[in-house]
Amino acid sequence: MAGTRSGTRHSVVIVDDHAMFRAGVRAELGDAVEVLAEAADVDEAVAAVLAGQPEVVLLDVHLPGGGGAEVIRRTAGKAVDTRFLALSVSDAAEDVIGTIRSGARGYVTKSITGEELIDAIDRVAAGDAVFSPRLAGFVLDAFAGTIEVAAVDEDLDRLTEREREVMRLIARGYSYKEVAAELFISIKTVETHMGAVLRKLQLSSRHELTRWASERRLL
Amino acid sequence: MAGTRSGTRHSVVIVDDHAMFRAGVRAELGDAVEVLAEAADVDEAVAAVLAGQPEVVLLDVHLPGGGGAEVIRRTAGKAVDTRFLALSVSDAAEDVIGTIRSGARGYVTKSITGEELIDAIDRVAAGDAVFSPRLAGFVLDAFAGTIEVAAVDEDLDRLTEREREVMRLIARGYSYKEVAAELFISIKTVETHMGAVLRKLQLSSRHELTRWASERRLL
DNA sequence: GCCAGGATCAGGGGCGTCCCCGATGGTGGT
DNA sequence: ACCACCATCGGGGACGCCCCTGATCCTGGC
Repeated sequence: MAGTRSGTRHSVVIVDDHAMFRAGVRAELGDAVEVLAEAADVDEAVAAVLAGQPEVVLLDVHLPGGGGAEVIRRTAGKAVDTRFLALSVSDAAEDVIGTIRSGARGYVTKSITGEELIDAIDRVAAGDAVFSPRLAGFVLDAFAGTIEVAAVDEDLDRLTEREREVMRLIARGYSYKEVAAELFISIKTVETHMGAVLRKLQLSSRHELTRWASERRLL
Repeated sequence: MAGTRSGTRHSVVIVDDHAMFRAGVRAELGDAVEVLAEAADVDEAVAAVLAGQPEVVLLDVHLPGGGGAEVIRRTAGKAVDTRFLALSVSDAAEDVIGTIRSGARGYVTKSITGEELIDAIDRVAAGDAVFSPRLAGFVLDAFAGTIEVAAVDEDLDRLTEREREVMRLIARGYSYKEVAAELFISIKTVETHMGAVLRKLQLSSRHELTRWASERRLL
C-alpha cells in the first residue's frame, strides 16, 4: 500500500445510515481528507452532494430511501466533478454490479483499513476505478466481451470445456458416480477429468476445489 | 435517551472484524467507558476477555472463527463478572435468538447512536437485559414457547462438546487424520464422534455437513 | 453399588477419492 | 502422414470416508 501518499486532501461526503460507522470512517480518515458533510439517507445525501460538490462521495449501498444507486441517479449531471466510491458490507454480485452500472467508480468492502480507504479515495478522485481484490473478478466478468480477464482466470482458461463441466458438478458436491450419470460417461472418464482439473488448478482434493470455486463464485 | 448518565465508567472490550467500525464505536463512546482492548476474531476476543476481565463485551455476531456465540462459549465460567452485549447489523431472528441462547445479556443493532449505546452498556453492566425496540418483540415470542427457531438449535444442543469440536474442524475441510492430530486423539475416535454428529444432525456425508454448517454460519 | 452416558480406542468391511499405468478414436495444424 | 491435444475408457493400488460391532475408563445420578 502507498501509505503516506496524502497529497491533496480531497473533499468528501460520507453517506451511511449508521452514525457509528460514519464516525469510524471520519476517525480513520483523520485530516487526510476534508469531510464536507455526512448523510444518513438518500434525501440528505442528494442535498449534501449538491450543496458541497465534493470530489468523492463515500456511499453505502443499502440506504433508506432507495439505496446508494438512487443517490447517484438523482445527482447525475448536477455535480460534474463528483465521483462515487461504494463502501458496503455486501460483497454480493448483484450489489456490486448494480452499483457500478449506476455510475460508481469503485466498490470496496467495509473490511478495508483506513490507510487503504484513503488510498482508494485518492485513486478514485484521480479517475481510477478501485475494487477490493476479491470483487475485481466478477466485476470484470460482468463486463466481459470488452475486457479480457487475466491472473485469476489464467488457471481456469487452461481447463477444457469438458473439464470445466466436471469441475462445476464436483464442486457442488456431486460424487464421481453422480457426475458420470449426469454426463452419460463412465466413472473412469470422470476420474481422468478430475485428475486434470486438480493438476491444472494446483489443488489436491475435492474439498479444496469446493473452496476454490466458491471463493470465485463459480457455483 | 438518558443522555448524561455516565456515572461509573465501565470497562469494555470491543469485538468486531471491521477495524473501521471498532474505531467508530470507540469514538462514539469517548471517555464514557474504559476500552480495555479490541479484537477482530474469536481467538483475539477470547484472549482479550480472559486477559482484561471486562465488565461488558461489545460483541459482533458474525465473526471469523466461529461467530460471537463461540466467544461466549469459550469464555464461559472463566470471566465471572463479564456480560455480553451483542452489537450486530443483523436483525434476523435466528441470529438474535441464537446469541441470546448462547448467553448474551442484550442485543442491539448497529443503527444505535453513541448515547444509546452508552446507556445500553450501563444497563447491561447493572444486570439488565437490553434490546433494540424492534427486536424485543420476537425475543419474547421465542421464549414464550412458539417459534420453531429452536428446532435448529435442538439438533445442535444434542451434540456433546467434543462432538461439536470435531464437527467444526471437519466442516472446515480437515481430514479425519488432521482432526486427530489437532485434538491429540486417534483417528478411530474422530470417526466415532463424526458418526454421532452425522446421526444426530441427520446428515449422510461430510459434504452435507459443510453445507449445513455454512448455512448456519457455524464456521 | 449399579447404571447411563461420555470419551477413548480397535478391527474389519464397503465404497469413494485420487493416482499410476495403459489404450482407442477423433480433430486440427504443419 | 505426422503430431499434439482432446475425450473416452480400463486395471489396479493407496488411502480416505462411513458404518458396524465390539471394548475400556471415568463421572454423576439413583
